[in-house]
Amino acid sequence: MAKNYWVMKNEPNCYSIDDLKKDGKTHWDGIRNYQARNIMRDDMKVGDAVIMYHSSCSVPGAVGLSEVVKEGYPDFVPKNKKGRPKDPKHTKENPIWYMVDIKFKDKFKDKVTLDQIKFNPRLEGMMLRKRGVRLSVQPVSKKHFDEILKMAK
DNA sequence: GCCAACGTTGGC
DNA sequence: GCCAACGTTGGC
Repeated sequence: MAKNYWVMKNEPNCYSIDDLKKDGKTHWDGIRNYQARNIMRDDMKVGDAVIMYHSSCSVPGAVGLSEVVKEGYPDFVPKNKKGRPKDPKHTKENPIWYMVDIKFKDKFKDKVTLDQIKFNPRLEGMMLRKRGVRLSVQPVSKKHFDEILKMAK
């Protein structure tokens, strides 16, 4: 039983819900934002439910569900997808960046688009609706989580 | 591809 | 510790 609910954003041409479905499970590496790091390191627990969200594509929106299967641990994936330069301050002795493992749960038959999310008054206050929010791992309330699931049907 | 909004960096 | 400059994100 999940205790916490999250939204994880990424770019589908980088790693889409279909990739996750194919792989079954993955480590969410390459996050280089302190707030997102803190969430992954401190707050995400095994069994937490995650809404997968696609951004920077023709129709942004929530596309599926996953579940946390491993809690935060240092991100030492040799090179991340975008091939960013290594952070020299990120060492084995003092890791800065963390990741979690998630497993595929479900792919929505119909994507819940950002338009729908913005239009639904019951999703008032959801972070995805706010302008300029760049946090790639976001907390979401159970109420909003359930509402998204309802919309996905 | 543009650009607004945000996070990070670095000079002072 | 302020804040301008810079880089990145993400909707359009």
